[in-house]
Amino acid sequence: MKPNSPNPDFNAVAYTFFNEIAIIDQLGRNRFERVLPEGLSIAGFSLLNHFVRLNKSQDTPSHLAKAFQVTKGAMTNTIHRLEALGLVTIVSDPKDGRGKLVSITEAGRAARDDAIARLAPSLQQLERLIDFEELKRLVPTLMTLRAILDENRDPDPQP
Amino acid sequence: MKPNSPNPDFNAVAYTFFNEIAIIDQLGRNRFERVLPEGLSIAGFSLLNHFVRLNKSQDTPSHLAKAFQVTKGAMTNTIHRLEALGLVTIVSDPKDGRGKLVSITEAGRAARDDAIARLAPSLQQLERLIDFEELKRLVPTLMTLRAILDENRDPDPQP
DNA sequence: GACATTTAGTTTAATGATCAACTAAATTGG
DNA sequence: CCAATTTAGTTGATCATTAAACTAAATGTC
Repeated sequence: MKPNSPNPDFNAVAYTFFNEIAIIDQLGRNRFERVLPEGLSIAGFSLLNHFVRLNKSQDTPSHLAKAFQVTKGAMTNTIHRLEALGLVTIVSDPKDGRGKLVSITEAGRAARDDAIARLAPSLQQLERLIDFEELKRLVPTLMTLRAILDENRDPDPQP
Repeated sequence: MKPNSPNPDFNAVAYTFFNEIAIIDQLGRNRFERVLPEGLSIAGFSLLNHFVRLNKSQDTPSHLAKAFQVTKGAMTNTIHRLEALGLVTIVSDPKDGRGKLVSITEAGRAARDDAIARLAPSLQQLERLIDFEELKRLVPTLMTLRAILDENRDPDPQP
């Protein structure tokens, strides 16, 4: 009797599931990256998009790092690259000597809009190829799953 | 009138979909990575697992690169790391002066088995948390989607 | 109010990947 | 049969990321 032996069926399905997820992620990333304007990464675009979607004008690097579930180091890199491109500004927080405040610039908004425009043909192609209803049905399940995985990762990433 | 303007609903769903996929991929990877034995990456494990699952004793780097949809450079790196760990051997193909043949070693099989054993507790936790039937239902749809994305990426990656 | 702890951000080294340039060998077609 | 092309693999530059060490500022405690 094997106590706690994992169910081989579950394991096989989980393996296949994560495998498919990994491939879809890679293909999706790739599709997106190749239409993004020169110098703008997915991380950079996501940051710009975050400002626009949430209608925020300012945010701190540490809050952004948490929002994107990325280390502070990664966020430092992302925002400094965007700053070099003139797409965000970084100023010291007058209220907190340790802190910085990141803001999107007009050029940043334009770059974000441009990126979305460039993405359109790729999305239109997908729309033709994919059953929209099926895609829509997938989303809530994925969200549930994501939430479970999110709540149950063992230790925290670089706390 | 905007000709070819993408359906905003589709766009929103697609955006959410790829976002969830990206997060699940990251969480899954993370979960896996942290139990893998020191020095063994997911790429390395996948390679070892490939040999065992398909019951292959030899394979060429270029075939492996295609199988994992990774560039030749990435595969060179992966197999050289595994070789340094003694988990695979690399020999010249006697039939083709350009080619190499990669084989898994006994240590490689052991490392693969060890990795799977280390993964077990994490999988058991998931099994407790996730509705197996729901996960199972997801897989075929994801596979279909993956196939569509796969067939329709524009140019080939580094042909 | 001084000292310890926490928090914000940066920096550095390492990883795993891409892309592009390169070498060498095999194949193809006049 | 030889030149041109294709294929196999390596290398080097760059990127986005993590982890860990570090600095500086704020907060908490006694």
